[in-house]
Amino acid sequence: MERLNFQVIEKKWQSSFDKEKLYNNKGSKKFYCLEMFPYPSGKIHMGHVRNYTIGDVIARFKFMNGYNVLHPMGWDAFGLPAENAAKENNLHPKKWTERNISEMKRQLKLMGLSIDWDLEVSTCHESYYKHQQEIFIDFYNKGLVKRKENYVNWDPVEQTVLANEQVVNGKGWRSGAVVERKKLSQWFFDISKFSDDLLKGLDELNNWPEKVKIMQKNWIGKSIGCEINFEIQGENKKINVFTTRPDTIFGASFLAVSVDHPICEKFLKNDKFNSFKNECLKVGTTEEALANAEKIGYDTNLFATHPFIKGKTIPVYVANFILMDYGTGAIFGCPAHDQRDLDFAKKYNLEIKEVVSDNPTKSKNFKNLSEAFTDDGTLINSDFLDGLTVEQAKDKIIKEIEKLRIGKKKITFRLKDWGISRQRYWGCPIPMIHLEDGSIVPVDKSELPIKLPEDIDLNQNGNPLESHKSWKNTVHKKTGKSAIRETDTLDTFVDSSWYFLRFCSPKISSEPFDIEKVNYWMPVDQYIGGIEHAILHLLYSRFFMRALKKNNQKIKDNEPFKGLFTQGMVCHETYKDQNGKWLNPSEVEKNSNGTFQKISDKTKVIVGSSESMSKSKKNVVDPENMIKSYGADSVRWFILSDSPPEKDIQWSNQGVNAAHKFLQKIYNLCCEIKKSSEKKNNLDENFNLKMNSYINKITKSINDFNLNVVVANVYEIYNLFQSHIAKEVSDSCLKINLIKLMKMLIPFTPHIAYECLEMLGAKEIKTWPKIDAKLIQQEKVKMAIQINGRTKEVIEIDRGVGQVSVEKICKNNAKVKNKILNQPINKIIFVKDKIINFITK
RNA sequence: GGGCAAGUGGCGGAAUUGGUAUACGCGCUAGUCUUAGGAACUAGUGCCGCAAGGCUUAAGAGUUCGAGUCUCUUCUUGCCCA
Repeated sequence: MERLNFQVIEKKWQSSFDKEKLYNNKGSKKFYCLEMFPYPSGKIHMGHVRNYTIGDVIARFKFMNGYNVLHPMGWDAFGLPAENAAKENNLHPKKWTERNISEMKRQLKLMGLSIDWDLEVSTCHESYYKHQQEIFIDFYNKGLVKRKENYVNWDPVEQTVLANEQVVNGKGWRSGAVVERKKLSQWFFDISKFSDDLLKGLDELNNWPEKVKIMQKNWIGKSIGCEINFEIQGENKKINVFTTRPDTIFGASFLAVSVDHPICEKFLKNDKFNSFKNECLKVGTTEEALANAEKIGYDTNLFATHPFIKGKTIPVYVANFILMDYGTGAIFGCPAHDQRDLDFAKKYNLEIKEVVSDNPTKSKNFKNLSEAFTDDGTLINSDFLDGLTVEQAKDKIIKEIEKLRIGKKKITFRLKDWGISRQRYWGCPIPMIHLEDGSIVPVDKSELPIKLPEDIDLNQNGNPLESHKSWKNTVHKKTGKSAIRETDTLDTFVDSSWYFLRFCSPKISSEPFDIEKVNYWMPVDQYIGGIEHAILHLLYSRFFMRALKKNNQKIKDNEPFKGLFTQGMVCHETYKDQNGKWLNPSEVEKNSNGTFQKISDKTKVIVGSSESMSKSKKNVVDPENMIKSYGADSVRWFILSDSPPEKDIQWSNQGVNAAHKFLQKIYNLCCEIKKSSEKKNNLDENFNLKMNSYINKITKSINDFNLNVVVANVYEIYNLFQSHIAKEVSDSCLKINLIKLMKMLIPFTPHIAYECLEMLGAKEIKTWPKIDAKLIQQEKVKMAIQINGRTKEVIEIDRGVGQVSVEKICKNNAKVKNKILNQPINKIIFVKDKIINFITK
């Protein structure tokens, strides 16, 4: 037995992968294979390994099938962790990021990926963000950029804006201070302009997981409703209310408006109102926070006239659960049929009138019920709407409202404008300047890139750009007047919204991308990444394509990603010691009795559930260590083998060890068959037939992303070789088929595959093994013989044998003949190549 | 609370989409071997039964010659939205 020296062969073949170009297949069909580029956090993790292994399988497979393949890689290099690391380690974000990139690039190369590193881009390089600033200015000129006031999470101790994920239980993650809402003037992309188009576009995306499309659909949240103007008594004012349930208008018992609603201006001098407003600001900005917060209101003592019930007036409240940026910032409350309204009405002792019922003969007393009735039903107590369904009533009341000219049908979207301002240093500077007269204008394109200054002090609170005087103070090129730079930087989601376009022509400096190249390579044929990006990143990228197209008519695609695949997470068991401290798997060993103990002091270890690998729970294994111990091919093989790629996978050392052992066996098989001597035989045909069938199965499985099934099939092929090796199959037959097997392994375990192909003297290794359709027809099929639907025997027959012949075979079959011949057969069900079923009943 | 998935041996999971349930791997059991290795090889491994045979895809019902797959009810778990 020859020992496989994976360290040697991996090194040997990796240097050739470095030079490998998959896009040298000019003239054939293109295939753009893209995996979500990583954030350079320091080291690669198993999630990357899984993502990039799956992508590499697809890229190599498509290349072998004759496609011209684009398979690039880059770095999502701006972002908050660099600033945090800078504070902790006193290392500049740029240095920290660059160091991480070179480390992670080295690690990725150890995996043997077929990446074309000539195309590498990094979003923190001037050569990248220069073009992003250009795009920003283009969008601005097209009216796709807005500036408006918006609430942010404000940490009063650090005097800084926090991202949503930095708010933990309503407190700043670092300072622990209670986070406040603060209004800031911010930049927005007008993504909501495209709401309907983004929604409609989903229908074309046939190669996207249904799950992701549904999530996007919900996120965009199209709802058909209606605006209604309510007259305010004693004031010459109206409140315009938005509702998705106009059918419940006869149950309206109050109006609720946002604290920012114009009607509130008159209360701004009122202490009681202001303290109420401050109460509202204490609640976070997320929908969840708003939903969980106690519903509170401020009674304005104003009254609105009910538009359909003569003489009825309803009170107007300011309520904390109404937001100015959804709908019109005002609603009418119908407590019986909306949970929030019911909670609110009970608290302030407001009327609760039932207007929709699932049982109109029996009225409900909602004062005693904790849940509002929000299902479909029949309208009651609603004048001309009585007896209608909710859907019918909506139609009718909207028509009525429009007829009376007191409102109109309105379609609204949940999707809000995309806030892109970040009060951060390590991001792409927004290329705008503030003039002394208060106007804000873009910088001249000739001044791009607006570079990030490097001499900054990160140890003070707030945004360092804010306090960098020489950077901040500038002049307006056109007028020569002094101006102040915008100190906000762009959300990093902007960086990742067009990187796939840059990859098509990463070196071009005159423009963000070469339109010819973009129109050749785009859309991305297969995009692969984590489900966590199902909404924002993918939606923003879809928006960008549309916005860019608006700016450049030559762009042909609307959708950036034709195919999407979302892989599952990598999980590992969790371990805690006696004191409840998390332990890394490397600190733990298995006892002879099956329990776990700490290696250092042999104390008992508590084994917890398997969860996705995370630093906080310490249940991570380091890919580089694994590659060092078992080899890149073994790690790749294992991560593809155990679970379907879209599901979570449980990392196990036993599993990767098994993968390693198998590859060793494959290697041995190649050594053995290379050496063996020639002998002639007649079982070759059968062997070829079986192998052909496997090639067919494996090809199909890869196209369907059933990569774990491919692994199982390869094990079966190995077993097939083992069972034939000593038998009467010729060596040349074995060798020809072994070469086919090793070619199929190239996408999965490239190093060992190439090594074995070289050893076997294979000449042509660039193309995927061909499937012989004729051989598939020649395969024998297994047919089940059933009696009353229960399988009694399985026979092997030629494909396409007719019913009469099969019946004859059954009547001669030792196992079933008595059962068939000794009782009356009422019916025979025959399905060609599958089953024959004798019914005796 | 709403929406969407999913539930198959001790474990990860197959099943050509209504036609042999448990492929393949891990683990386990017994044995062989000795370059004692992260071995390798052979046999076995859903449950009951000596066997013939019977039972089995979360639970229950239904459609069907035939259901893991389709329909309904219930339970459980996961994800997203609230």
